[in-house]
Amino acid sequence: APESPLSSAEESVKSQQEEQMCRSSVQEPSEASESQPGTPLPLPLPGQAGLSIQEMVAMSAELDTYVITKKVKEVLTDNNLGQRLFGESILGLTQGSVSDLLARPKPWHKLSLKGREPFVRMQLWLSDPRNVEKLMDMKRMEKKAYMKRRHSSIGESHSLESGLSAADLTQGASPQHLSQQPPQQMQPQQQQPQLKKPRVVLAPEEKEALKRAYQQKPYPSPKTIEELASQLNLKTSTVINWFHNYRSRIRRELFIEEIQAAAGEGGSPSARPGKSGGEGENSCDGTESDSTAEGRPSGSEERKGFLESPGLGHREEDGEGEFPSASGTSRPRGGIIDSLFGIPESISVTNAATTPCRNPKDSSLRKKKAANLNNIIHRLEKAANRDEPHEWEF
DNA sequence: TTGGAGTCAATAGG
DNA sequence: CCTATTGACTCCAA
Repeated sequence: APESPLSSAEESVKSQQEEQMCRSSVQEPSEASESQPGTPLPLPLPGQAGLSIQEMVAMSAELDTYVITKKVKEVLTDNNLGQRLFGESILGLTQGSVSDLLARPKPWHKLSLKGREPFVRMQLWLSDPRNVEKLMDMKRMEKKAYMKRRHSSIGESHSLESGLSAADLTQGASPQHLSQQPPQQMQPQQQQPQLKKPRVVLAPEEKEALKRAYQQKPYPSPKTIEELASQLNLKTSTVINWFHNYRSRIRRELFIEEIQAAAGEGGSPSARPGKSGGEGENSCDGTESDSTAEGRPSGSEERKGFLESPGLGHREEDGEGEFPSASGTSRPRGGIIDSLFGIPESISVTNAATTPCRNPKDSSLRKKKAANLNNIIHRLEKAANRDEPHEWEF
């Protein structure tokens, strides 16, 4: 008995009823997003004990998000299937989200119930023997629809067709391209003229400045934010958003490092794609420099990480055996569930995908703590009713 | 209110 | 076309 188990990151599986996600945004005619409260997307398994994904997510065993995304990327590229199609029809997410998810999956134990959903869907999809076939069919259908649409609009063409209307496919029949009315109506200024929000694009220098500010103070006070905003000539909300996003993305980078480190030591050494070298990298954005994002408490670092993440120690190139859906033959409907809930099914090449056992300790706990230290400090300061904290030596 | 988690969706490159 | 990046938004919990 090497270690005393337990200490797993307990996930309070509280009852989180399905929440209606009534997006205020205009349902763009992008595609059938016919979401129903219960099951937004057509689950791969029609009659699977009538479990909603939410339920499946709740009961799902720990999944190896890294292995899953790797496999998904492989299958998609091997078959020339795009993220958009996959995302919209399988995950119910947009292309950008899929790209992000596939490129930087957060470790399972750090995901919220909601965040796990896409991974459960991916796992389910991978387990479907006809997944590729089905997606390709959809692709064909889309193309067909596109051709038809194009054909009919060419008619005589009054010159440019521009149209590019995306509407169609599954006819939603609720053509309201009205550019919603933003809740903002404060000053009686303009309001009708195409609220097109230009989408702020921060200049490299601005990002630089913000990053510098971040290093000094990851959690700037409202006052500081105001100052930054005026100095950089940005809206306060933009600065606020930037900090939210930056913190969040930095955090995610740490997760990635964590995973790679674990993978590297846990099993077969194989630095994954991209960077890994060992040090922080500039990521999150093109501009280099800095790199010590998240600055200070970095010091202590002693990853004695014996195998961290359960199953990620091995890669398997293959490109063949579709997926290790347990017991290929027997049990027509047990396999998938089993593979998801990691019930029996022991070995299996990619046991990573199932891993009933809770791995002892989450070694990189230190990193996590370091990453959140700022947050704690912030709260402490707040509690102490102090504002500009300045330096806190440790 | 504030911050985190997830996403969306515009947009920059291929 | 496709994918990656990233400012802004929605939800939620503390």
